[in-house]
Amino acid sequence: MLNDLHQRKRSRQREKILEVVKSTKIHPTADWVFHEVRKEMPNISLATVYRNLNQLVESKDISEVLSDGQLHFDANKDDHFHFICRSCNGIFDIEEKRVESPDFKLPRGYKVESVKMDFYGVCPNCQAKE
Amino acid sequence: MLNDLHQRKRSRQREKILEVVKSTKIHPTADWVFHEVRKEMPNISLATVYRNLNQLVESKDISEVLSDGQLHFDANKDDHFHFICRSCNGIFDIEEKRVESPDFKLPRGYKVESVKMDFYGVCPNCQAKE
DNA sequence: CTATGTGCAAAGTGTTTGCAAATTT
DNA sequence: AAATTTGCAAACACTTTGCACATAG
Repeated sequence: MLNDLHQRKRSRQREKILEVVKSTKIHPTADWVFHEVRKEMPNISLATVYRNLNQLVESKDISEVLSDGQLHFDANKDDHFHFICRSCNGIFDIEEKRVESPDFKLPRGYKVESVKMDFYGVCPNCQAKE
Repeated sequence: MLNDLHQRKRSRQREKILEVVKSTKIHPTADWVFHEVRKEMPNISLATVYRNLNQLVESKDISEVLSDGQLHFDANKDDHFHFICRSCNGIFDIEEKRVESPDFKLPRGYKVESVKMDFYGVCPNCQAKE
Protein backbone atom coordinates (compact mmCIF):
# COMPACT_ATOMS: atom_id res chain seq x y z
CA MET A 1 0.00 0.00 0.00
CA LEU A 2 1.23 3.43 -0.89
CA ASN A 3 1.48 6.00 1.82
CA ASP A 4 2.22 9.68 1.79
CA LEU A 5 5.96 9.21 2.12
CA HIS A 6 6.16 7.76 -1.37
CA GLN A 7 6.56 9.95 -4.36
CA ARG A 8 3.99 9.50 -7.00
CA LYS A 9 4.93 8.98 -10.60
CA ARG A 10 2.59 9.54 -13.44
CA SER A 11 1.38 6.66 -15.51
CA ARG A 12 -0.59 6.56 -18.70
CA GLN A 13 -2.90 4.10 -17.01
CA ARG A 14 -3.81 6.33 -14.09
CA GLU A 15 -4.39 9.27 -16.38
CA LYS A 16 -6.67 7.27 -18.61
CA ILE A 17 -8.57 5.89 -15.61
CA LEU A 18 -9.19 9.36 -14.25
CA GLU A 19 -10.27 10.54 -17.68
CA VAL A 20 -12.76 7.69 -17.92
CA VAL A 21 -14.25 8.34 -14.48
CA LYS A 22 -14.53 12.04 -15.32
CA SER A 23 -16.23 11.25 -18.60
CA THR A 24 -19.40 9.82 -17.08
CA LYS A 25 -22.09 10.61 -14.58
CA ILE A 26 -23.11 7.03 -13.99
CA HIS A 27 -20.88 6.55 -10.93
CA PRO A 28 -19.13 3.53 -12.39
CA THR A 29 -17.78 0.48 -10.64
CA ALA A 30 -14.16 -0.59 -10.94
CA ASP A 31 -15.21 -3.23 -13.38
CA TRP A 32 -17.00 -0.77 -15.64
CA VAL A 33 -13.93 1.46 -15.64
CA PHE A 34 -11.77 -1.56 -16.41
CA HIS A 35 -13.79 -2.49 -19.49
CA GLU A 36 -13.93 1.09 -20.65
CA VAL A 37 -10.20 1.65 -20.30
CA ARG A 38 -9.53 -1.69 -21.93
CA LYS A 39 -11.02 -0.44 -25.17
CA GLU A 40 -7.96 1.75 -25.57
CA MET A 41 -5.46 -0.17 -23.46
CA PRO A 42 -6.18 -3.82 -24.11
CA ASN A 43 -3.47 -5.07 -21.76
CA ILE A 44 -4.44 -3.16 -18.66
CA SER A 45 -5.30 -5.41 -15.75
CA LEU A 46 -8.11 -5.12 -13.26
CA ALA A 47 -5.59 -4.90 -10.44
CA THR A 48 -4.14 -1.77 -11.98
CA VAL A 49 -7.58 -0.25 -12.19
CA TYR A 50 -8.25 -0.98 -8.53
CA ARG A 51 -4.85 0.31 -7.45
CA ASN A 52 -5.28 3.54 -9.34
CA LEU A 53 -8.86 4.13 -8.30
CA ASN A 54 -7.68 3.78 -4.70
CA GLN A 55 -4.87 6.23 -5.29
CA LEU A 56 -7.20 8.69 -6.94
CA VAL A 57 -9.49 8.46 -3.93
CA GLU A 58 -6.53 9.03 -1.64
CA SER A 59 -5.49 12.08 -3.62
CA LYS A 60 -9.10 13.24 -3.58
CA ASP A 61 -9.41 13.40 -7.34
CA ILE A 62 -12.41 11.13 -7.06
CA SER A 63 -14.57 9.76 -4.27
CA GLU A 64 -16.25 6.49 -3.43
CA VAL A 65 -19.96 5.82 -3.20
CA LEU A 66 -21.20 2.63 -1.62
CA SER A 67 -24.30 1.19 -3.25
CA ASP A 68 -25.46 -2.43 -3.67
CA GLY A 69 -22.52 -3.42 -1.49
CA GLN A 70 -20.26 -2.37 -4.33
CA LEU A 71 -17.95 0.55 -4.66
CA HIS A 72 -18.83 3.14 -7.23
CA PHE A 73 -16.63 6.08 -8.15
CA ASP A 74 -17.47 9.69 -8.61
CA ALA A 75 -15.36 12.44 -10.12
CA ASN A 76 -17.77 15.20 -9.13
CA LYS A 77 -15.86 17.23 -6.59
CA ASP A 78 -18.60 19.64 -5.64
CA ASP A 79 -20.42 19.00 -2.37
CA HIS A 80 -23.40 16.91 -3.19
CA PHE A 81 -25.62 14.09 -2.08
CA HIS A 82 -26.84 11.05 -3.91
CA PHE A 83 -30.26 9.93 -4.96
CA ILE A 84 -30.51 6.21 -5.57
CA CYS A 85 -33.39 4.97 -7.69
CA ARG A 86 -34.92 1.72 -6.54
CA SER A 87 -36.28 1.09 -10.01
CA CYS A 88 -33.24 1.52 -12.27
CA ASN A 89 -30.61 1.51 -9.51
CA GLY A 90 -29.17 4.68 -10.96
CA ILE A 91 -27.18 7.02 -8.74
CA PHE A 92 -27.90 10.70 -9.33
CA ASP A 93 -26.06 13.69 -7.99
CA ILE A 94 -28.08 16.18 -6.02
CA GLU A 95 -26.24 19.42 -5.52
CA GLU A 96 -26.04 20.36 -1.89
CA LYS A 97 -27.51 23.79 -2.49
CA ARG A 98 -30.62 22.25 -4.02
CA VAL A 99 -31.44 20.45 -0.78
CA GLU A 100 -33.42 22.56 1.60
CA SER A 101 -32.34 22.46 5.23
CA PRO A 102 -29.04 20.74 4.93
CA ASP A 103 -27.88 22.14 8.29
CA PHE A 104 -27.98 19.74 11.16
CA LYS A 105 -27.30 20.01 14.82
CA LEU A 106 -26.41 16.83 16.61
CA PRO A 107 -26.67 16.10 20.30
CA ARG A 108 -23.97 17.79 22.35
CA GLY A 109 -20.66 15.98 22.33
CA TYR A 110 -20.58 14.59 18.83
CA LYS A 111 -18.05 16.45 16.73
CA VAL A 112 -19.37 16.17 13.20
CA GLU A 113 -16.80 16.45 10.43
CA SER A 114 -18.91 15.35 7.51
CA VAL A 115 -22.37 14.20 6.63
CA LYS A 116 -23.21 11.65 4.06
CA MET A 117 -26.78 11.66 2.92
CA ASP A 118 -28.38 9.33 0.44
CA PHE A 119 -31.93 9.66 -0.77
CA TYR A 120 -33.80 6.59 -1.92
CA GLY A 121 -36.83 6.58 -4.13
CA VAL A 122 -37.81 6.74 -7.76
CA CYS A 123 -36.05 9.00 -10.22
CA PRO A 124 -38.00 11.27 -12.60
CA ASN A 125 -37.28 9.02 -15.54
CA CYS A 126 -38.63 5.89 -13.91
CA GLN A 127 -41.68 7.70 -12.60
CA ALA A 128 -42.57 8.64 -16.13
CA LYS A 129 -42.47 4.98 -17.11
CA GLU A 130 -44.60 3.75 -14.23
CA MET B 1 -33.53 -17.95 -1.41
CA LEU B 2 -36.70 -17.72 0.58
CA ASN B 3 -39.50 -15.60 -0.73
CA ASP B 4 -42.80 -14.48 0.66
CA LEU B 5 -44.68 -17.50 -0.63
CA HIS B 6 -42.83 -19.74 1.77
CA GLN B 7 -44.06 -20.35 5.26
CA ARG B 8 -41.59 -19.60 7.95
CA LYS B 9 -40.92 -22.07 10.71
CA ARG B 10 -39.35 -21.11 13.94
CA SER B 11 -35.91 -22.27 14.78
CA ARG B 12 -33.95 -22.07 17.99
CA GLN B 13 -31.08 -20.67 15.97
CA ARG B 14 -33.02 -17.77 14.53
CA GLU B 15 -34.46 -16.87 17.88
CA LYS B 16 -31.05 -16.89 19.49
CA ILE B 17 -29.58 -14.79 16.70
CA LEU B 18 -32.27 -12.16 17.08
CA GLU B 19 -31.78 -12.16 20.84
CA VAL B 20 -28.05 -11.59 20.39
CA VAL B 21 -28.51 -8.72 17.95
CA LYS B 22 -31.04 -7.15 20.30
CA SER B 23 -28.69 -7.50 23.24
CA THR B 24 -26.12 -5.04 22.00
CA LYS B 25 -25.78 -1.51 20.68
CA ILE B 26 -22.50 -2.11 18.90
CA HIS B 27 -24.11 -2.83 15.52
CA PRO B 28 -22.40 -6.19 15.16
CA THR B 29 -21.19 -7.94 12.03
CA ALA B 30 -22.36 -11.42 11.08
CA ASP B 31 -19.11 -12.80 12.37
CA TRP B 32 -19.51 -11.19 15.79
CA VAL B 33 -23.02 -12.59 16.05
CA PHE B 34 -21.71 -15.99 15.00
CA HIS B 35 -19.11 -16.08 17.76
CA GLU B 36 -21.56 -14.82 20.31
CA VAL B 37 -24.24 -17.37 19.42
CA ARG B 38 -21.62 -20.08 19.33
CA LYS B 39 -20.99 -19.67 23.02
CA GLU B 40 -24.36 -21.25 23.62
CA MET B 41 -24.79 -23.24 20.42
CA PRO B 42 -21.36 -24.61 19.63
CA ASN B 43 -22.46 -26.36 16.45
CA ILE B 44 -24.13 -23.46 14.70
CA SER B 45 -22.56 -22.59 11.38
CA LEU B 46 -21.73 -19.24 9.92
CA ALA B 47 -24.00 -19.97 6.97
CA THR B 48 -26.94 -20.32 9.32
CA VAL B 49 -26.12 -16.98 10.89
CA TYR B 50 -26.00 -15.30 7.51
CA ARG B 51 -29.21 -16.94 6.34
CA ASN B 52 -31.06 -15.92 9.45
CA LEU B 53 -29.72 -12.39 9.54
CA ASN B 54 -30.97 -12.01 5.99
CA GLN B 55 -34.36 -13.37 6.93
CA LEU B 56 -34.57 -11.06 9.90
CA VAL B 57 -33.77 -8.13 7.65
CA GLU B 58 -36.44 -9.29 5.24
CA SER B 59 -38.98 -9.53 8.03
CA LYS B 60 -37.81 -6.11 9.25
CA ASP B 61 -36.89 -7.33 12.72
CA ILE B 62 -33.46 -5.86 12.17
CA SER B 63 -31.80 -3.64 9.60
CA GLU B 64 -28.47 -3.44 7.87
CA VAL B 65 -25.88 -0.72 8.20
CA LEU B 66 -23.03 -0.51 5.76
CA SER B 67 -19.76 0.63 7.25
CA ASP B 68 -16.14 -0.26 6.36
CA GLY B 69 -17.55 -2.10 3.39
CA GLN B 70 -18.98 -4.63 5.81
CA LEU B 71 -22.52 -5.29 6.82
CA HIS B 72 -23.47 -4.48 10.37
CA PHE B 73 -26.82 -5.28 11.91
CA ASP B 74 -29.07 -3.15 14.03
CA ALA B 75 -32.08 -4.18 16.06
CA ASN B 76 -33.11 -0.61 16.83
CA LYS B 77 -36.39 -0.15 15.00
CA ASP B 78 -36.95 3.53 15.77
CA ASP B 79 -36.15 5.99 13.01
CA HIS B 80 -32.60 7.06 13.54
CA PHE B 81 -29.35 8.02 11.89
CA HIS B 82 -25.83 6.84 12.53
CA PHE B 83 -22.78 8.61 13.77
CA ILE B 84 -19.55 6.87 12.80
CA CYS B 85 -16.46 7.70 14.83
CA ARG B 86 -13.26 7.91 12.82
CA SER B 87 -11.22 7.26 15.91
CA CYS B 88 -12.80 4.12 17.41
CA ASN B 89 -14.90 3.19 14.37
CA GLY B 90 -17.91 2.87 16.62
CA ILE B 91 -21.39 3.28 15.18
CA PHE B 92 -23.75 5.27 17.39
CA ASP B 93 -27.46 5.72 17.04
CA ILE B 94 -28.73 9.26 16.78
CA GLU B 95 -32.46 9.47 17.27
CA GLU B 96 -34.12 11.25 14.42
CA LYS B 97 -35.87 13.71 16.69
CA ARG B 98 -32.53 14.84 18.11
CA VAL B 99 -31.40 16.00 14.69
CA GLU B 100 -32.48 19.51 13.87
CA SER B 101 -33.87 20.10 10.39
CA PRO B 102 -34.29 16.56 9.20
CA ASP B 103 -36.81 17.68 6.60
CA PHE B 104 -35.52 17.94 3.10
CA LYS B 105 -36.94 19.05 -0.16
CA LEU B 106 -35.34 17.68 -3.27
CA PRO B 107 -35.45 19.10 -6.76
CA ARG B 108 -38.76 18.56 -8.47
CA GLY B 109 -39.27 15.11 -9.90
CA TYR B 110 -37.37 12.99 -7.43
CA LYS B 111 -39.81 10.94 -5.36
CA VAL B 112 -38.02 10.40 -2.06
CA GLU B 113 -39.07 7.35 -0.09
CA SER B 114 -36.34 7.30 2.51
CA VAL B 115 -33.26 9.16 3.57
CA LYS B 116 -30.16 7.61 4.94
CA MET B 117 -27.88 9.94 6.78
CA ASP B 118 -24.57 9.11 8.35
CA PHE B 119 -22.54 11.56 10.35
CA TYR B 120 -18.78 11.17 10.51
CA GLY B 121 -16.57 12.63 13.16
CA VAL B 122 -15.32 11.97 16.66
CA CYS B 123 -17.57 10.56 19.34
CA PRO B 124 -17.73 12.12 22.81
CA ASN B 125 -15.69 9.32 24.33
CA CYS B 126 -12.82 9.65 21.89
CA GLN B 127 -12.79 13.44 22.18
CA ALA B 128 -12.25 13.10 25.91
CA LYS B 129 -9.19 10.95 25.23
CA GLU B 130 -7.62 13.28 22.65
C1' DC C 1 -45.72 -36.30 6.12
C1' DT C 2 -44.08 -32.24 3.98
C1' DA C 3 -41.78 -28.06 3.95
C1' DT C 4 -38.45 -25.38 6.05
C1' DG C 5 -34.07 -25.08 8.55
C1' DT C 6 -29.32 -26.77 9.59
C1' DG C 7 -24.34 -27.83 9.14
C1' DC C 8 -20.81 -28.55 6.18
C1' DA C 9 -17.98 -27.70 2.34
C1' DA C 10 -17.61 -25.63 -1.90
C1' DA C 11 -18.37 -21.82 -4.81
C1' DG C 12 -19.03 -16.87 -5.65
C1' DT C 13 -18.03 -11.89 -5.70
C1' DG C 14 -15.44 -7.95 -5.23
C1' DT C 15 -10.94 -6.44 -3.90
C1' DT C 16 -6.02 -6.76 -2.58
C1' DT C 17 -1.26 -8.44 -2.74
C1' DG C 18 3.48 -10.59 -4.08
C1' DC C 19 6.53 -10.60 -7.56
C1' DA C 20 9.45 -9.95 -11.69
C1' DA C 21 9.48 -7.05 -15.58
C1' DA C 22 8.48 -2.36 -17.43
C1' DT C 23 8.19 2.52 -16.89
C1' DT C 24 8.92 7.04 -14.93
C1' DT C 25 11.85 10.52 -12.97
C1' DA D 1 20.24 4.36 -11.28
C1' DA D 2 16.49 4.36 -8.01
C1' DA D 3 11.88 4.20 -7.13
C1' DT D 4 7.23 3.55 -8.56
C1' DT D 5 3.93 1.14 -11.56
C1' DT D 6 2.41 -2.68 -14.25
C1' DG D 7 0.31 -7.32 -15.48
C1' DC D 8 -0.42 -11.64 -13.91
C1' DA D 9 -1.89 -15.03 -10.77
C1' DA D 10 -2.78 -16.14 -6.36
C1' DA D 11 -4.68 -14.84 -2.10
C1' DC D 12 -8.28 -12.53 0.57
C1' DA D 13 -12.47 -11.33 3.14
C1' DC D 14 -17.12 -11.61 3.23
C1' DT D 15 -21.29 -13.82 1.71
C1' DT D 16 -24.09 -17.27 -0.68
C1' DT D 17 -25.32 -21.89 -2.32
C1' DG D 18 -25.96 -27.16 -2.99
C1' DC D 19 -26.94 -30.98 -0.64
C1' DA D 20 -28.15 -34.67 2.69
C1' DC D 21 -29.84 -34.87 7.24
C1' DA D 22 -32.62 -32.81 11.12
C1' DT D 23 -36.54 -30.39 12.86
C1' DA D 24 -40.99 -27.85 13.07
C1' DG D 25 -45.77 -27.72 12.04
